[in-house]
Amino acid sequence: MATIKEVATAAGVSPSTVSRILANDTWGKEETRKRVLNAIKELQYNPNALARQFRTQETKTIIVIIPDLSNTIFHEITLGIEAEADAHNYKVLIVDTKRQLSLESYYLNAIQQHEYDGVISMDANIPRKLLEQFATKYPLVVALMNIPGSQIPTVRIDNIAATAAAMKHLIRLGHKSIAHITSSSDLFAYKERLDTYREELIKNNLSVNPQLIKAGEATISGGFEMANQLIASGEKFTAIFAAGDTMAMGAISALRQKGIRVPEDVAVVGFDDLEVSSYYNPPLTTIRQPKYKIGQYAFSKLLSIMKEEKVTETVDILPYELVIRESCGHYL
Amino acid sequence: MATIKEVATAAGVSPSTVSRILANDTWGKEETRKRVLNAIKELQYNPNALARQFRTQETKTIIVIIPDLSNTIFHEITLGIEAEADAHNYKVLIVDTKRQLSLESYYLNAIQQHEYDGVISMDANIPRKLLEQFATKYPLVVALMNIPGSQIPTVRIDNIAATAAAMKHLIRLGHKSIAHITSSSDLFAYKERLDTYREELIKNNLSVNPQLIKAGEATISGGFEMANQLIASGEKFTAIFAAGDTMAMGAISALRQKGIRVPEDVAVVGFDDLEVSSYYNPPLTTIRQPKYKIGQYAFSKLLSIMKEEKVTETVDILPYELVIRESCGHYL
DNA sequence: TTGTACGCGTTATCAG
DNA sequence: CTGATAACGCGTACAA
Repeated sequence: MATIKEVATAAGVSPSTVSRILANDTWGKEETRKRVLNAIKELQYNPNALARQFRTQETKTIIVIIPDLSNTIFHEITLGIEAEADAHNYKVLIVDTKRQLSLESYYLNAIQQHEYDGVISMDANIPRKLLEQFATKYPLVVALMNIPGSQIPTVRIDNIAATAAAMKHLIRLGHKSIAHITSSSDLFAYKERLDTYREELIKNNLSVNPQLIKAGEATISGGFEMANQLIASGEKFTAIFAAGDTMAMGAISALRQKGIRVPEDVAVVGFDDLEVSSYYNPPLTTIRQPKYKIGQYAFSKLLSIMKEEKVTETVDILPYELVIRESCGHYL
Repeated sequence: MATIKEVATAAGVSPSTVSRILANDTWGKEETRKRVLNAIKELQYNPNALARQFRTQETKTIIVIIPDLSNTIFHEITLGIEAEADAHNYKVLIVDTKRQLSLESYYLNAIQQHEYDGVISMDANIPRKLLEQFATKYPLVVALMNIPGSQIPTVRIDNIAATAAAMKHLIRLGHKSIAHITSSSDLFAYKERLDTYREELIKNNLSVNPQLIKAGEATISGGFEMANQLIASGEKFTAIFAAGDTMAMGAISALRQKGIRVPEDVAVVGFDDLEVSSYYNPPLTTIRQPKYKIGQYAFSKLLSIMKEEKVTETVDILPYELVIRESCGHYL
C-alpha cells in the first residue's frame, strides 16, 4: 500500500503538497495538481484513514446506539440519521446493545478512546447522573426517548399526548375494559404511556384494573405472552392498548390462537407504526412516530454540538399521528 | 485526556512500562504494577485507540455489509456474528447498503484505508472479478449468498435443495398452478430459487406459466404489489411460492384485501423463517435458514483468514428445514 | 525488570 | 505556491 511519501516522490513534490491537494480541490498550480493526481492513480494510493484520524483527532464518525435491532422502528430512525450524516460527510456506525447495560456503557466509553466523534442513543439506560456527566463532556443526543427533567438534548414526540389520543379513540368507541401491555424495561417512554393510560381511564370514570396491566419483553413474542397472561387471568377486556407495535402483533396472534377475534371481540391499538403494521392481519391502528424526521433532527442537533455551537432548544418535540386501521374495529 | 506519558510521569516510570503493563497482565514487578495501575486510575487514563490502531495497523474491528436492515433475517444472522466476534475480542460494525452498489463499493474500499480488518458481506453484488480480486487481498467472507463457481469463502444453505423441498410440499398437497414471486435484484440465491421452481414444475409434469412469475422488491410492500399483479393478470393460481418471508407476508396481505383466503383459496410458502413469520396470520409455512449459526460460522471463517490460516473448506453448507405452518393449509 | 529511542502516515505551522 | 519540520500517542527492538 503506497503512502503519501511515495506519491510525493513519484510526483516530484513534497508530502505536504500531496496532502494539501487531497484536502482541497482548488489548491496548487494546475500543473502540479495534475502530476500529483497522476501519481496517485499510478500508485493506487489510498490515504491511511487511521493515520489521518490519529493526526486530526477526528473520526468523522458517529455511533447510533440501539437497544434491539429486531424492532424495525430503530432502523427507520437510523435511515433518517444516515441521510443527514451522509450530507455532512459523516459515517454512521450502528451498535446493538441487546438491552444490556454493560454494552451501553462499553460503547459510551469508546468515545473516550477517540473512536467516534459523537453519539445518538435510543437506549439511554445508564443512571441519569452518569449520562448527564457524559453529555457535558461529549456530544450526545438522545432520540425517541425522554430523559425527564434533564438538559440532555432530545428529539422525540409527545408521548403523553399521543397515548391520550390512542386511549381517547378506544374510549370513544365504547370500550370500558381496556388492557395495557408494555415493556418491563424502565424506559421512561413506557412509564409515560402507562401513566397516561391510567389517567385517561380515570378521567373518563373508568376503573383501573391492575390485572389488566402486563409488562414483559417489548417484542412480538413478549406481546404474545402478555396477551396469553391476560386471557389466563380470566379478567374481562374488550380492548388492548399495546405500548409498541411489536407487542400488539404478538398479542393479536395470541388472541387469534384462542379463537378470540380482532377487532370483533377485542380491539387492539399499537404504538410506533412500523412498516409491517399496515400489512398485518388485521392492519394495526397505531400511533405514527415521524421516524425518519426524528433521525434527521437528531443528527442535525448532534452536528451543532460537535461543532460546538450552542444548542438553544434542548428538546425537540415532533408531531405524532393517530393512524386508524382495522385492528380497532372502526374507521372514522 | 491523559496520555500514557503523563501516567508514566505520575507513576515514576517510563511510558514503555505503562504500555507493557497495559498489554500484559503479568508483566512487571508487583510493586511497579501497583504504582502504574494507581496512576491510571488517578488520572482517569484511557488509551487512545486511534493511536494504538495506527501503531499496530489493526483495528480489531470487522464490518458486516447488509443490503436491507428492515429485513430482520440479516439482523438474526448478525447476532450470530456478534456472539462469535465478542468471544474473540472483535468489534462488529453494521453497515446498510440499502441495496446500492455504490455504497457497497464504498465500504469495501474503506478496508484499504485500514478502517477495518475484515468483511462479512451479505450483499456481494459488485462484479465477480472485482470481488475475487478483493478477496485475494483482504479477508472476506460471504454469508447467506452464493457466488457461483468461485473460490470466495461462503457460508450458506443449499438453496436448490431447500427450494425443491418447498415446491415438493406444495405439489404433494395437490397444487398444479403455483405462482412465484421473487426479487428483481440479481442476487444469485434468487436465481437459484427461480430455476429450481421451474425445474420442480417440469419434473412433475406441470407447465411453467411465465405470467405466474413476478419479480419486484424483496420487501413486504414488494410482495404486496406482486401479488396484486398476479391477481390482476387474471391467471389462475392456487399457491404462491415466495422467495422470502417479507414478500410472502406482503402477498398474504394483498390476497386478503381482495377477499382471497389464505390458505383456503391460495396457499403461500415463504423462505427464511423470520421471527414474525410464526406470528403472522396465518402463520407462514417456510424454509428455515439456520441464521444464528450462519453468522457464527461466517465469523470463525473470517477469523481464520485474518490470522492467515489456510481455509480448507471454502464453502460451508448448513442444513435448512421446512417448517410447516398454516399458510399452506395442511399439517403433515 | 525496566528505560531509551525510534517510527508508524498524516497534517499543521512556519518559513521561503 | 511550495517545502521542511515537528508532532499526534503508542508499541517494540534494543540496550542497560
